[in-house]
Amino acid sequence: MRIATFNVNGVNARLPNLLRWLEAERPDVVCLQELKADQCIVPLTALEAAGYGAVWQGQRSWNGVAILARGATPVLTRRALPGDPDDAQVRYIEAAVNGVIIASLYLPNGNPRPGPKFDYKLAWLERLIAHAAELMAAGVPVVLAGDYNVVPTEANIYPGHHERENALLHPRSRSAFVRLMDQGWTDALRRLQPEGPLWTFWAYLHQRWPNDKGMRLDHLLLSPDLATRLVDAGVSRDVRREAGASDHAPAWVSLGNEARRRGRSRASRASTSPAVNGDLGRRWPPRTSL
DNA sequence: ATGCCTGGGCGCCCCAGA
Repeated sequence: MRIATFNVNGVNARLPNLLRWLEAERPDVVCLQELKADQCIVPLTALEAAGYGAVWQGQRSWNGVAILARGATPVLTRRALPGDPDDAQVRYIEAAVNGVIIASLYLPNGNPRPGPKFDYKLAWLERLIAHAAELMAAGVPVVLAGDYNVVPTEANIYPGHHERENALLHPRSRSAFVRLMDQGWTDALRRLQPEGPLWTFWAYLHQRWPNDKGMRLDHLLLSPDLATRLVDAGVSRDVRREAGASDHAPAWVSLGNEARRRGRSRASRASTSPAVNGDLGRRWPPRTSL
């Protein structure tokens, strides 16, 4: 089961790129963020023609999240993050696919800081921590996937940056992320590639992509039972290279079958020791050089 | 303090993004 997360930065503007990627990589589950489209203008027909069922929560101009499933329709479990009924921003949706709870989340950016936007980010993080604790306590298989707008450590941003005042790097954003992780979630990409660049975002400005000056903002957090099934993970950098690309690239995980009691799964046998120093883009999807 | 780029809308300029 391959699960991907992709901040598309406008689902209608990005539709050709999105469809090309879906056709090329055929992920089983896709979490989308920044639809930037009202509920009624999300291109459901095109997504269905590509073989995907969807649940989504649109919003005019900004935000908006979706979950797609290949050959199935996700079963909606939540269309908002609990904890603030007055929150008008659409940044969370949750659904069950194949017995796994999938969350597609778009954490607030938080800039400029200090100010109300940073306060909103920290409050949203607290609500996420509270809801994640409930999911963890329920003992069900969960993937918390999306654009966290948090660079967890200095190893997750290009060297020599001048972003110290950025809300994405702020100690309070990072400490909240650590408290979330301390519940027992596994950061899938860093589990398989503990060191080295693993960017998922390159700003449109300042030639960031040609210079490979990126940061890691998009994360897939796995509940403990799913972490034991983790076979592979990576970033589809090719998608960022295309004409008309989003400023984010998809990140993805591959989970083996749950039948560990019958021995190693087929997916596990097919993979050669991915635990450390793996070239994460190599096996799936095919990766070419920058 | 601002533009650099990109998408969307109260659209031909502005806001937000990260």
